[in-house]
Amino acid sequence: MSELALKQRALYLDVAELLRQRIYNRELAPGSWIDELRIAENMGISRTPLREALKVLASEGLVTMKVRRGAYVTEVSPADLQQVYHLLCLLESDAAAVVARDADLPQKAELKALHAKMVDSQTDTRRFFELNEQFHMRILELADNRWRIQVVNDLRKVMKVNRQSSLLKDGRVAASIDEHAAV
Amino acid sequence: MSELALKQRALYLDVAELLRQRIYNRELAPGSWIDELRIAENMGISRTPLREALKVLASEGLVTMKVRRGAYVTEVSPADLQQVYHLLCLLESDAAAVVARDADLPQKAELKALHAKMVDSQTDTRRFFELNEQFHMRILELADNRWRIQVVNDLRKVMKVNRQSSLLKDGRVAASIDEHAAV
DNA sequence: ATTCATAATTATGAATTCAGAATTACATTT
DNA sequence: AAATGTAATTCTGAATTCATAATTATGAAT
Repeated sequence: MSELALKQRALYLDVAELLRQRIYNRELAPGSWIDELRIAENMGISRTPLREALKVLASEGLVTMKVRRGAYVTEVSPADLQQVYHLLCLLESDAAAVVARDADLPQKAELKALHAKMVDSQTDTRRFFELNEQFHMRILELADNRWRIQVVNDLRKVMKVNRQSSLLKDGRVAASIDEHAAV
Repeated sequence: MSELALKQRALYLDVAELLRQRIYNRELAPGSWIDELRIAENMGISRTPLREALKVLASEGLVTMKVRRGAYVTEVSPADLQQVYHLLCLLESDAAAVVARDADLPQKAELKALHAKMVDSQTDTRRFFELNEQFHMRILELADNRWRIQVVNDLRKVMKVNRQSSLLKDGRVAASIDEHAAV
């Protein structure tokens, strides 16, 4: 039964997601070498889908391929994080501006409602970040630019690697509210 | 001899570049299915590096993978082009602003020189675009954000697929000169 | 004649095998 | 004992093989 469970995704995509998680929680440390044989055996698969997954992650910037030397978890310096953050701000601010210009009234109302819920739950950090995430994603969707969504998602993946630097995100809260004022 | 030519890049990267060219000049038409067997044989390689190359192109947005159905050349609508162009403007404008703020005098002088050469060769379209390309790339480098460079390069690849829409670029000329004024 | 079912073919996705490069271990020489 | 050169091992990158999903073709039944 469970064997026949409909797998709509290709194996290498699932593998990529697993690797992402392992990178996020430092199971695979930044700078460390990725042992293909070990991981493939560990996951009970062959090297082929694993290597395909690694190429996906490489294009996202999470791992770095060295010729004839294999894959390494990308080291992300504080300066790098700053750069990524800069781009995220730029892209999301622009998205907000686009929405402010183009969205219709029901959509704006929807955003206002979301924002109100965020303000309400400022004490509950867990819930707040959840809503914040939702808010940002909704703006991206409304800005209706699939390329931007793709780029932002990739950049976010890099940011996620260093969650402890979420202090950056704190400053973002005020900005996010300001941007919303533009709507 | 030529066999022993030092190949510093992996095969799949070369294959990816070849496929890019074929997509650029419509040898592989947008929306068309990519026959792995045919192309692998055509190139005299096995399917393995070809499939790895396809995954690289997929992450760049040039091809789209469908489950159990293979790879297709991504169809890029005029609306898509508009979206990509919007992002390119946003990212490059910001890069120019960063350079205007952070670059030192010699670097700014270098840009001024480049720009002067561009103005001089406005009649020679061929030469002009060459310099323009160089000018933009230099700004990106000076803005010193490897993630932006990566993103811009990927987006440019998508733009290249539809060269005939270069009319968009014409409007860009004036803007590029305006931005330079900020320096 | 048209439609539905089943068989045959074809192509994808994954596993396995193979070749060669790079690192490591070892030995010999100074 | 140190250093250099060579052999052995290990791991990557690519080719080949294999299994299965999907499509196409063929045939039977209404």
